[in-house]
Amino acid sequence: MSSEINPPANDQTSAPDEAFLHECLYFTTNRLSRAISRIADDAFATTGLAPAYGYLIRLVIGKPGITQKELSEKLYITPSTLTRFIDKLEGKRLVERQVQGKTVLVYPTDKAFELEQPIRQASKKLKETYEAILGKEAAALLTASVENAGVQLE
Amino acid sequence: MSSEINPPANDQTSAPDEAFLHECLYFTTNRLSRAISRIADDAFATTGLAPAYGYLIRLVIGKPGITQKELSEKLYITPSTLTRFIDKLEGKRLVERQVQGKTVLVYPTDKAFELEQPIRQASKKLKETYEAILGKEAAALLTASVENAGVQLE
DNA sequence: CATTGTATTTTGTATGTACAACTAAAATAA
DNA sequence: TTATTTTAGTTGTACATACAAAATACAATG
Repeated sequence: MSSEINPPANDQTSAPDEAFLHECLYFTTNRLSRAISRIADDAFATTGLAPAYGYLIRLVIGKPGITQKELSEKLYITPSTLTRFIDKLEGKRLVERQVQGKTVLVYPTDKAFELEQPIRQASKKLKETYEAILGKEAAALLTASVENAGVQLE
Repeated sequence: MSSEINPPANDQTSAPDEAFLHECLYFTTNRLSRAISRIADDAFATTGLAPAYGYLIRLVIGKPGITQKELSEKLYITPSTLTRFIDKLEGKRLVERQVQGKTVLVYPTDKAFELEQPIRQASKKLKETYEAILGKEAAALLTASVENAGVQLE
């Protein structure tokens, strides 16, 4: 048992070195992602939808007949994931597919329009919740940095 | 550009308003999380492990006999998720469980020690990769903000 | 000591997500 | 026009992750 590389003196009582976790963007981002997802789930509970579906529906309402390709690009999820999402929303009669050659156009149903306001409400509540904790200013800054990093790393 | 709330005129040809996505911390964080996870997967490919397992092993090596509870707290994942992770690592003979009453102590195997350096190497490569894209300084700032937000939102 | 409560882990089940392989349609080249 | 390549979407499979409920063990107290 050689000890060539001796990490900072580790007296049994203190925690071992965990800096490598907190200095790692992969780790901290996933942690934040889980935390904010919990908050988002709560905020969207009233809509009966997971937050991701709420955003999808907003896009479909914003552009009825939008293709799945466009949706997957805007949401930054893969086409296969999008297929499953649309399957689910179709099952709930919230959207309809219209096959057009090799592409699929997605349309909102009346039921989707009924959900529009509740979804907006939930989005607002979500934002208010994290702004209350982080501060409005800080939240905006963080969101911009995270957005920017996402763009660059993609 | 003093733009408070002014939904840009929506002439049919341009994209519908998607600001709500890019201004939302939930959305941007999940997007970043997917992007950085892809990079991390690549960096860790040489180890034969997903990045999360690499970090887990580092913690176990840092404190042989660490309990599952401690691990789940340090990694911010739920106990049930941790159980599955340990199951998998045990299956690969990288850790061993030692039941101690109602708790479970986790120990690294020799095989785990052999992986220690490759894992460190992969972590390093991961960091270098995103630092090369974001800039060292910017990456550090972002990581700190994200870490901080994660702490506050938990 | 028996009961009742509490903490740790596991298991069943469900969801989000991806990749690879596949199908079908459209576009392009020969 | 036919053959080839590219594009859009789907399906099979796998993994990370969570929650709720069950199993287990320990602790406290009457």
